[in-house]
Amino acid sequence: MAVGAEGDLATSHRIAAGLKEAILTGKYPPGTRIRQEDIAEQYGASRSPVREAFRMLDADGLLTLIANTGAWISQLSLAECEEMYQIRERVEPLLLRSSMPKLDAETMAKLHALVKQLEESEDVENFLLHDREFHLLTYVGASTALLGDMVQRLWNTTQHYRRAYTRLLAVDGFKSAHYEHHLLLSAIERGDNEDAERILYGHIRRTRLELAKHPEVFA
Amino acid sequence: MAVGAEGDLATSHRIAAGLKEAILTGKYPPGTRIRQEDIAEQYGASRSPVREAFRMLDADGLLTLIANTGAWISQLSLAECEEMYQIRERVEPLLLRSSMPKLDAETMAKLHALVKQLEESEDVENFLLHDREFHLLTYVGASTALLGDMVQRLWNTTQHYRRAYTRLLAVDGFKSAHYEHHLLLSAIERGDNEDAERILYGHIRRTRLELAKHPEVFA
DNA sequence: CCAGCCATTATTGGATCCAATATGCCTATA
DNA sequence: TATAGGCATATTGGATCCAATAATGGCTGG
Repeated sequence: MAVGAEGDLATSHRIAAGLKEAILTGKYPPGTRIRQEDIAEQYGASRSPVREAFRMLDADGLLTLIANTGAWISQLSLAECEEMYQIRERVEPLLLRSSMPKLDAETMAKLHALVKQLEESEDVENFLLHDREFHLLTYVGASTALLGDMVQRLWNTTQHYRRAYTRLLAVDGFKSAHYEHHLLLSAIERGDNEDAERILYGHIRRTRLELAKHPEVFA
Repeated sequence: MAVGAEGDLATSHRIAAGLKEAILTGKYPPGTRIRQEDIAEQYGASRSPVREAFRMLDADGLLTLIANTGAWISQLSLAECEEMYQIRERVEPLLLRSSMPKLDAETMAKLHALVKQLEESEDVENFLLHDREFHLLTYVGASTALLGDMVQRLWNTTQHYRRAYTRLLAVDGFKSAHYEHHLLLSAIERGDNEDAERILYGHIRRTRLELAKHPEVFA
């Protein structure tokens, strides 16, 4: 009731979505404590739906809840972040393989446009946004919803560190990524499963190794 | 307060643990609807902690929540179950690799004992229990908690179908599994990463293909 | 001056009550 | 007779209140 804005009908979901957005855009850095009452007040609701929302975000790995103590924005160590990337290396090629055959012409056009936008993007926030959009778009053909959700969670939990790392790199530090995107898109277009999988694996792996060179990104 | 039994101090966690146990042991088959009030009464609590518990189990993939409607024991289609297995094929070898070097003598002894127990086990429930124990024990060396949790979730969500499928097989249908367990253990003992990974991959993959031959297991 | 203990306070967890939504049945009508 | 609409009921979602727990700061004694 009195939802006001968009009209999603569930307070707890609305709060969860809002917080998720705030976390992913970097409004709350990892390690930040979040109090139930603050959020409740902020969304004009009581603490009940806030607690539900906290649990949802906990499930997504974005919040870390400690019983009787509080909620913090999840924080990854370098080792944990590398772990997430290693999982991505193994799992995303699988997702790509099931998605590739079902990507239609319209999607392919959009993917090409995104690669171009990526090359032209000057600021970090744009790069992050479009990079994410590009990769997730290569997965839309997949009918494997569970795997898709898992991959999205992996992206979400590592988002903050990807941003911090990207900030460190100069814009011309993205060259390898651009090349890899081109190669990936080409392999997809040719329908070459094996090649696409290998390129994607290498893309994620290279990023992991680069990231590991910047431990200062982590707490 | 008045926790009575073991004395974990948090009603919601206690309820979640209890429900989880009940689901994994097959007390509630997939598709069963669960009402908040029933559970609340059953645990002598109010609906608030039950709702929290539901969210936790939702996060584990054991419950499926639909807003304003209710909670059901999660159900997988054959395709979704195969999806989970394919993820396992790719992810568990990774976990094994990080665990292998850190398995001590005591653990190895226990693993040997479990393989033996598995070969001797006559009833399905015992087989399931020890098979799970065996594989998860090969992972205890891993310091990668996030990956470990993920794998455990994968086991949990497919538990019911593993049980149903295992029931169909005669006890002598486990031969391949036994052989694979022996081979896996041997590779671990030799410290042969590559071999261990490949055997484990094949073990999971074979099970997936076997499972796919029994679509009657699914709703 | 520092360490340890105790009380106070801020914050989360749980219970109860009320509101909103969905489901099923029943009736009226084409 | 079949179908659409609306009403009654069961169930979930949210708000408010109270209890329990953990962190904080001050106090006291060594």
